[in-house]
Amino acid sequence: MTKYEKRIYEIVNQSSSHMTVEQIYQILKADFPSVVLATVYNNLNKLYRDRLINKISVEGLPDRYDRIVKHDHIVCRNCGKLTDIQFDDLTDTLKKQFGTDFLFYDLKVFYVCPDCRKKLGADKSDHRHTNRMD
Amino acid sequence: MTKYEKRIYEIVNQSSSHMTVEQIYQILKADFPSVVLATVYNNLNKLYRDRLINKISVEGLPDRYDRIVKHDHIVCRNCGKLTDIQFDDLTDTLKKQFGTDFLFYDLKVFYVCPDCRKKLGADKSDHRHTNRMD
DNA sequence: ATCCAATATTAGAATTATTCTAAAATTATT
DNA sequence: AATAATTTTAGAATAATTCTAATATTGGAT
Repeated sequence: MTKYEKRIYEIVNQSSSHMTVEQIYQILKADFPSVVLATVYNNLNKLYRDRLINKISVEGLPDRYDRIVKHDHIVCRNCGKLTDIQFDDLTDTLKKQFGTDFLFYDLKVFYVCPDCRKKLGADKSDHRHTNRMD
Repeated sequence: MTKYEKRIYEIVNQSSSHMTVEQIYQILKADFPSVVLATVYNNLNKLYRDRLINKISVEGLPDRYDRIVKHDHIVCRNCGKLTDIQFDDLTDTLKKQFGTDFLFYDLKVFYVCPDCRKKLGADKSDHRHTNRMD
């Protein structure tokens, strides 16, 4: 592991996780001012390939990186804020249904976070960014 | 509804759905050779905003569009092929857990499709595109 | 320690997906 | 028909990401 890879791994594993490439780049620059964005991409891709970190993709938002811990995510449809949640493990059920070629699953729950609820007021009709109501 | 919007809506609702912007654009050009890519984006965004179609985002793959029907998706981690699946409805459980601000959820199941399984052979160690094993 | 090979980093170009802008065209309204 | 509103167009602009080729660094083997 190179110094960059090591530091990037640390950053992603910090509590204030769920960071974008750009955010990781900014933090890394504090330690290594000469580092280049491509290096961040290279190392994130490598860490991700080697399954040392996770990548979280939400439609309409830039990808974020996460430490490897079994949990799902809840995403505010208004502001995009992403929070870890603990929900029933569906692995066994899915394995039963989809057989041995099942790999893993990705569950994202969409809601309006408390902050946005306040801002939006009692009116629950604002779903500007909502994409799927079924 | 303009002719473009109407036709794009039709295309997305066809059986061979799950199409990318580019694929939709190509089909639309068969009917309207002079149409421009921006028009496809405009209309897809409009249809999506108005919730007449769904958008499917999978990490590493271009967005695809889908008709509005309640179902989840299973995605081959090797070739990206996307197929509709019917899985237990989690809405009630999620509502109970996350309250009235719950909007909807997104469940994607990742696996190796039969075609890729054949190609990859009995060796189940190839997970080139796998991103999350937890 | 020195040389070599392998790997990583850099800078910048290239690509891809998408949005934006302002003008032109189309459609709807009075 | 005149006006207003909306849509389309062309192309520029942006954002995210990958690629390329040169350079630098690192880790063995001698």
